[in-house]
Amino acid sequence: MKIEEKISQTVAGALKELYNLEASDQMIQLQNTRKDFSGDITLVVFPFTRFSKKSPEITATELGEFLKNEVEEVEDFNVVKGFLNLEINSRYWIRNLQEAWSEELFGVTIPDENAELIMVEYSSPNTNKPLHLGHIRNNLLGYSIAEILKANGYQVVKTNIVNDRGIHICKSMLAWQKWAKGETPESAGKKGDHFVGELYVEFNNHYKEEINELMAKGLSRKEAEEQAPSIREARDLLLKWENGDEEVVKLWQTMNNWVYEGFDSTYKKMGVDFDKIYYESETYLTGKEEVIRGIKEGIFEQRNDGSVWVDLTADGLDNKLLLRSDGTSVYITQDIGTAKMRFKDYEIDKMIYVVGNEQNYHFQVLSVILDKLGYNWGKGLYHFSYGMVELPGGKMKSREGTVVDADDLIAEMIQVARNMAQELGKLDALSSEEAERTYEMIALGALKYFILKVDPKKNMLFNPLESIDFNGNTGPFIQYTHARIQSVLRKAAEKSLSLKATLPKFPAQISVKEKELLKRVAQFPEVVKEAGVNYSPAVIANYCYELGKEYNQFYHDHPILAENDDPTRDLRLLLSATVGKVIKTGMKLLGIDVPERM
RNA sequence: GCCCCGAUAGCUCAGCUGGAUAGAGCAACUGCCUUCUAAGCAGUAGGUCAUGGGUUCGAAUCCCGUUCGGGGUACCA
Repeated sequence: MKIEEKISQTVAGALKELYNLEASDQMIQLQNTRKDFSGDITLVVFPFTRFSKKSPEITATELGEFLKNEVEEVEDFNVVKGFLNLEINSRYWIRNLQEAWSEELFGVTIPDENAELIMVEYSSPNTNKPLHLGHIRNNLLGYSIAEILKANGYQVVKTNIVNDRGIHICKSMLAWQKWAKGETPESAGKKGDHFVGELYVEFNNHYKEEINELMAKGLSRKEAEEQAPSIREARDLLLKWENGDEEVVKLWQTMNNWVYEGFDSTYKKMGVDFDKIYYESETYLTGKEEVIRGIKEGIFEQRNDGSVWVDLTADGLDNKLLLRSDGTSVYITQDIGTAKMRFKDYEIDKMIYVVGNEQNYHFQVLSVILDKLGYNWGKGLYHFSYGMVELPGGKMKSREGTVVDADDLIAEMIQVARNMAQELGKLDALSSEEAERTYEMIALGALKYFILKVDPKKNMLFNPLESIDFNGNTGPFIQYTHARIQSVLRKAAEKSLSLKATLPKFPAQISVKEKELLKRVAQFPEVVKEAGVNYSPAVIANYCYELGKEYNQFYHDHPILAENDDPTRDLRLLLSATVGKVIKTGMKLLGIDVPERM
């Protein structure tokens, strides 16, 4: 049994015996003792003073005496105001450490076949432009949360819905037809997604000019946007696509494939992957069918102009368009179809959508609509709503060219990591491939940690002028700590200090600082659980930093491999190895690799 | 207009379901590479937790008002 539980139960017994109080779990508040006070676990006694009818100090002392007698691990206690600080004996913490080390997957629960199946949708790109920093946040969060859920014992299917259909890709197609002169990514020497993205920008530039010209002729902006030749031609393409025009469909396939090649390389670089990919072109018809079924069943309403609507005012929402008057589908139509297909393909217990908070309303609507269509899982869908990445000037806008391109950013970070490592002469001993691999690990570690350490729900700021740090509270700091630990373990092995052999010999007392570290390590399983419950990689990121920092602070000037110092040295060695293991596990849940040396 | 979210050090962020003196990193300044990796360690300085009320033994945390910022809001995705 965990010590907290044991204390909690004993306190409940004490309250009954001493003050005749049936205390609820809520009343018994245990917390880690603050660093500035001595003790390990603190009980807050204020809530009991009403019943003890004694001062907080006396109440705390009485409870302290009781615990000291009843719980063998409680060695001593002290009282500060209404806080009862309990000191837990070293043996308990050392036993904890030994367990942590001997458990193959400390803190991680492996899902069995009966575990709940959760589908996590993330990434979900449009195929008309390359990925930018906003997508990076999405991808990293999606991947990490999937890993965290797995570590909490769920089966997880990672999925991606590619928005490969619609007016946006037609715009790029039109630009290619008109201005590309038969160029391909290969002939242009460009990554496929960037190639297509540039065509999209080119379309928009022409489109903008046309709008200005028409407005100069006296049309309103809305009329001009509607009547510009470019947009008409793009719509025409969309119509041809929907009618299966052979040439158009072929071009569509070709251009999408260019983009996919580009995306794949970016995904690979980021280290994210998917178990199942859906394409909007394959799901939107299902969505339409569902909407039509909804009309027949009287859930939705078709207006005179042919558009289809759903009235959600009874659910506190508005009226929502489901099909345009020309019969084409909108965003939510596709989500309905995709949801249906997914639940047909997998026995999903829970569906999680990793999508930005600008779509909070959309997912409220989707949830209600799916419920109305008779899917009992509609109500239970979870929108993992994350904040936007902002630039100092405000939101990233592709139209204004203020996006931070994913590939550029990653390449730049690798370059910085390389320069820095070479300057420090860090990896001179490694082969150039190994060194290159390590630079990437460090660069990606910095980027991923930078993104994942902040609360997913909140907007975050990225300043392109101040490149992402490699010092301080960063991924590389944690990687560095891990690398140092590995170095210590290598040196220990050279001295034939085997970890297993040292297990039984431990000192009776350990230093306060080391106990802090032991306690921190023991906390790891709870941290993983908390991250799972709150869908927050940030919880793990911040934990890894705290752990690494405490380790560095203590062992920076306390030798681990001191001679003639057996029991203490063995403990330090075991503690180091365990900290290394926990860091590696934690970072893996963030999708961050840790190098053996750096 | 209506709905949702946010505001903590110069900057970027932590602060768990209310608990002890508000926590890191960056930037600035001071020390430390004959000691297991200096991507590090030790230290100095920096705060009216936007603001005004309320709840309570106790509020950065919960409730209400105000200001500022962000997002959404019926044929974009």
